[in-house]
Amino acid sequence: MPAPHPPADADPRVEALVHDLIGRVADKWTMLILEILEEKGELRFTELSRAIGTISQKMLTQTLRHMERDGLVIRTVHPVVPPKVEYRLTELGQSLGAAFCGVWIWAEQNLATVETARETFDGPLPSGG
Amino acid sequence: MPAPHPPADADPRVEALVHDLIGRVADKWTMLILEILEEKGELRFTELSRAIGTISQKMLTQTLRHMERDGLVIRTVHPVVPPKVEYRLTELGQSLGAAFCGVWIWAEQNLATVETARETFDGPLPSGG
DNA sequence: TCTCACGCTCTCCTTTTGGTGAGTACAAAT
DNA sequence: ATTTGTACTCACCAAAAGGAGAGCGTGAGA
Repeated sequence: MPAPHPPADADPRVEALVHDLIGRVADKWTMLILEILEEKGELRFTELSRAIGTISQKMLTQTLRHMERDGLVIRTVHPVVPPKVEYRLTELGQSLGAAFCGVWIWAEQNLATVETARETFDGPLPSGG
Repeated sequence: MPAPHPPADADPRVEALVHDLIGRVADKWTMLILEILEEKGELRFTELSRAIGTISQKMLTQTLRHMERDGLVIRTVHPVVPPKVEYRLTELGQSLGAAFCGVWIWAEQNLATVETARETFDGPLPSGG
């Protein structure tokens, strides 16, 4: 069983790798895709694109490739014309989604707190000369 | 108690704000600083810099300001010469650290899996040609 | 007097990120 | 023959991220 926060008792090498991995998966588009595929199950390229709404083809392709490389999604190519490609999460992808769940919940619960903090921080600027 | 994955039952507006907030806090340096302050308690600027090891002054200052604005850290300035400034987590910062804990654990536990997946993905490239 | 330490801030530079728009291959529909 | 739809790929460009190094203010110590 792991400690409350793992990096405290890990090797520095492992820590570095973990940081690297975190840096890769804690990406805006990755998290979005993770969430959507978790919800919808299996989607085609354009369906995914529409579900996200604002992503460019380039970023979608790129992020999906990275996720595939990291073993988070499975890409199924149906050899038909016009092309049909479907994406779904692997178990690893699902487990990452579950791990991020706590962060989603935190964000939802503390949205107002953060906004208040920002107003407090930004507000008292014009303390006129 | 919230649902397994919150965004499914949230307003689209809230969802957008959550995405925005996630995009801000799911930052490499933010996560690092969060973790270190959680471990060490209260640190000075240069102590923090040394603890992270690779961060530039610019990024450290910038990230700390963002975190302060978002109510994640408290910045205490001691009016002495040379200057002394200490940083520590707020309760909100600690709760975010706790939320990210699941992601750290995931990264630690699945490091090898991801590396294997990458090798499998990268390996079979030179298939003739 | 000169240097050092600290916590910045500023400028300059390179790298990375991300968007736009075009092109591709091919079969079915028009 | 032309258009349509799909899932890309590529070239080009703008913006942002991020690093290196200089400067600042000032009191203690050499």
